[in-house]
Amino acid sequence: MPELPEVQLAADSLGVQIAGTRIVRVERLDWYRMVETPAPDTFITLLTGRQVRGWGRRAKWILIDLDSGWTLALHLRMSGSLTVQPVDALPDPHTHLVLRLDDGRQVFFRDPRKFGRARLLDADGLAALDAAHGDEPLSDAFTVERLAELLRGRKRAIKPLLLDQSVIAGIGNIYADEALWHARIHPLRPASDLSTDEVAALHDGIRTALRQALTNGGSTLRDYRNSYGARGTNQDHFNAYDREGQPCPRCSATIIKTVVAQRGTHYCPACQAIPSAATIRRE
DNA sequence: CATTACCTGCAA
DNA sequence: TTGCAGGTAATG
Repeated sequence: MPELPEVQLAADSLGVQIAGTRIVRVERLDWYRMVETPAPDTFITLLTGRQVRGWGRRAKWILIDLDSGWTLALHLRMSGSLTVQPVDALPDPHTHLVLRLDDGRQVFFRDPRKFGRARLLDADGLAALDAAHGDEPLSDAFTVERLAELLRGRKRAIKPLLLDQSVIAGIGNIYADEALWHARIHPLRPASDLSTDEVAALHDGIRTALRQALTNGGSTLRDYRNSYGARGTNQDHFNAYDREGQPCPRCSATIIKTVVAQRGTHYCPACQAIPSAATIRRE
């Protein structure tokens, strides 16, 4: 499911609903691999009785600030979802973590594929998580110049670079394809080959793709829901992603699908063509 | 850099 | 039955 827009929307819709409540019980933890740190029994002990002070997002992690000074960090990976449920709701077999709140409501962490993860972090753990990730693409600090700096000297193909969370945080397979479509850049172009204009276009493409998704409530391919259980509609506005065989909205050429960096990759072979050697030399 | 693993469900 | 899926970590 979740890339930056979906994680942001999931965090906000969850945070708004549970801020100020107290977690009175940790229920239904039936998939221990979900808890990465600390050990599951300690995780439950440290979480029980804690009040929710606030929330945030870093990269694709949802962060829940607790009154103990610790942070509950949740990662939805491919198929995870977080929803706030009424007192009497019953978790289905794919729900592997339930937080019972002091007003009786429940937070369900549902994840059919069991890739989702939970961590309980102290200040040092949170700092380490932060340090492991790169720039936030919607932050003020992420300027065109900053992106140029990040690309400089990297011969890696641009798409896998966009997917590297330690370089830029929060972009996944959907928005990498969409950002490159906006910028008219072929996914296999070496990052350091991009011209100044192309870097500026990519910067704009990244932000445009992410902001459009936020506006549309995120993209729901299958599992994504915000914490009210609502689907996003941005999947109805894709330009390249998941549009193999359909016309490019810009030039009407047929969108093709290939594999780049082991990921399905969609792009327009006409307006995202690799420039000829002569063109490159001119830049 | 490529491959495999982690999991399940669903479409081809 | 096979292959593929929004992610990431661990291997050659």
